[in-house]
Amino acid sequence: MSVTIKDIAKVCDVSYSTVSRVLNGKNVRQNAKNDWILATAKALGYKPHNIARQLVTKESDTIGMIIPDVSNPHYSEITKSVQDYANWLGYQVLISNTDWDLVKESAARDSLLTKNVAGIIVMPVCDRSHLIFRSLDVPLVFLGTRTEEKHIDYVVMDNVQATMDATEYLIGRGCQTLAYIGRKISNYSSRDRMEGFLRAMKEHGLRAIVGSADSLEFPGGYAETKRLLTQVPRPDGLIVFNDQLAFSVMEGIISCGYAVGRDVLVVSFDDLQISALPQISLTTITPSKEELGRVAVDLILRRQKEPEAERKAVIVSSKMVKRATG
Amino acid sequence: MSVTIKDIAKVCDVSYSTVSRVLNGKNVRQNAKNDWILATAKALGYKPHNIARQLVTKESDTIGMIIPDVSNPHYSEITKSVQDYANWLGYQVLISNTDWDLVKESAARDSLLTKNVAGIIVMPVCDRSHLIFRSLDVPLVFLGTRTEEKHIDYVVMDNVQATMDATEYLIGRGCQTLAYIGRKISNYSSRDRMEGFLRAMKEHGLRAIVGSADSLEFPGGYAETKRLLTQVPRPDGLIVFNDQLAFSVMEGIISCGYAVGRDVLVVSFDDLQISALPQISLTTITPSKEELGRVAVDLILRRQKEPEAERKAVIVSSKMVKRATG
DNA sequence: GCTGAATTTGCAAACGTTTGCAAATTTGAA
DNA sequence: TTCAAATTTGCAAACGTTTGCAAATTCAGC
Repeated sequence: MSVTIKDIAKVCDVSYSTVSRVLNGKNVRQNAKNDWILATAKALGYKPHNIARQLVTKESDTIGMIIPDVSNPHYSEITKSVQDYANWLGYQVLISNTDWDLVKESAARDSLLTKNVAGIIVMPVCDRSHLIFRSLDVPLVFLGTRTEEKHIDYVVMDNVQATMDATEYLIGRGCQTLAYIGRKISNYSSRDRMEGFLRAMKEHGLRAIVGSADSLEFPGGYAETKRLLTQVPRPDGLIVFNDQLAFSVMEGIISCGYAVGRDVLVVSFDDLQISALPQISLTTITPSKEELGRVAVDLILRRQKEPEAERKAVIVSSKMVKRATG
Repeated sequence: MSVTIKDIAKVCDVSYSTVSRVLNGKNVRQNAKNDWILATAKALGYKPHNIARQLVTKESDTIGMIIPDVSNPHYSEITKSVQDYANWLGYQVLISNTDWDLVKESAARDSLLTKNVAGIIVMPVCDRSHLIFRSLDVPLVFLGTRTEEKHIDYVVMDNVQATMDATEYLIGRGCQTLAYIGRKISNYSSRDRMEGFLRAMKEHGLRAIVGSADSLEFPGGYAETKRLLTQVPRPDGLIVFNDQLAFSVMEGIISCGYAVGRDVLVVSFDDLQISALPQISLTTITPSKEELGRVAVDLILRRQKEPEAERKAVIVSSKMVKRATG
């Protein structure tokens, strides 16, 4: 059996409430008895029983996180930054994968709730995900997607503005014909990016081309890219929904006999670690992932403190990392 | 306040022990009262309070996992497979990152222990990690690294055999001069792979070249590869410790003016998802990650049932995925 | 050494469950 | 309808903590 507070109490011949208080540093003065208790606690190898502790304090030191898929670099990188910051604050992060499935997303929610987490950070499956998190009284943050739901805080980058900037950038680089490649299944981010693209194009009086990929996974944007590149005039610059999709887009460009970064410029979003590899070398736009994670955790903690606080939406700035593709 | 078993008891006018039993299906016969209790539980929106439950049953439905870095695809992919299987069995997985730091690794251990996890799956930082997990009485599994510690189960691939096979393969493809590129910081896996390589070369009476990279991260194997390729005779086949390292090795090959997959063949280990991208297209060796994860979880559960069971070491088979580089 | 204030202490209840025990109820067969 | 066996029920204790309260102790200043 593991050693409890009572064991220490017995050894030191005090009540166990005293041990509890000393261990929690609630006695402000230093006295010999304190030291003795602390010493025997260490000697006996006492480890606080968090479960019992939580039962009475109702405090939780774990934050739930719901993401589509940890094995996808985009999510694992953000997960890492959430974990780093949360751990630094003394919190653990419990991760659930949804595999892009709404049913699993709500199962994840339930499972997290019975763990009585301090709050849940969600990277939602789709535009309807918010329905799953209605009328929950646990602190909730959407990360990377905005939401109309007024009890859910969120943190996102300014997709519209960033894409306008990216469009300007490509125009500045001499592109004449630009296309945006999104994903078929609509989501806020893709729509916002498209909107930014369209807006910038309109301001420049240019005709905007828009395409969409069936899926983000590998052959995803290949066919659509080939289709776009055989049009006249053919696009000489592409803004792609995200890095992952850009991988297959680039493949499409190559298979049409064009050189990425020379005949066709490519800019996308996320700045995955692998996008920096020379073999890929994507020009890509991303907010600071550290900031994203930090803000998300802070929002949880804030709402934990003041559950009735006004809903907070944080827009973090993004920056473009210029590499070979654009 | 959230609804408890007592609330249900009050509504149904039974003792709360009865509610508890009905909810846990301990009453074998179906009667109207059962259904009524179940119904009101649902109506009231009762969610079992896992914390309280665990306090008395001492059962835990969470498995701890300690890995160097979730944002690294190798770890995130294995993490995913552990999670998938664990969730399927009704377990949650609590992940801690060590950032390749022994101190953080032992902090992760402590933090997981106070959460009273059912067991801990460890992908160790280095060869000395086992010291951190000595004399723990929680089920422990090393994943991807063997260990001498006799109370720690482990699951690994057969590194020696797989690398022998890979070496044979490259010889069969006509390579005359082969080199193995490992990492400076020694670990079991790298040593075993090197040993397999050396053994196979010896069997063929060929001279074996061995190099080592400072780090796995990007420029990691670049310099060493250039060094090796300027030797005479220059290697025309490379076996690289892992995919991540292979990325920079390939860069080195290209910068020497050789074509990967034609002038110099490359085989590595892990089969990261991105290694399948056409831009990378690595020939690579890996065990089934699903199997790895499944076995690790099963080992935890087994030892949880019989803590005194004999130590079990599982060797899973691996297969080579042939792509453009070799 | 005395006094009042400040601090520490022990007691007991609480957190939301599960569970052994003995009593009560239901069941099925005669 | 009756009886024994099978099942369900309620009670109370337990799990390892924290915490409000009142009593006891320590402290500082005189």
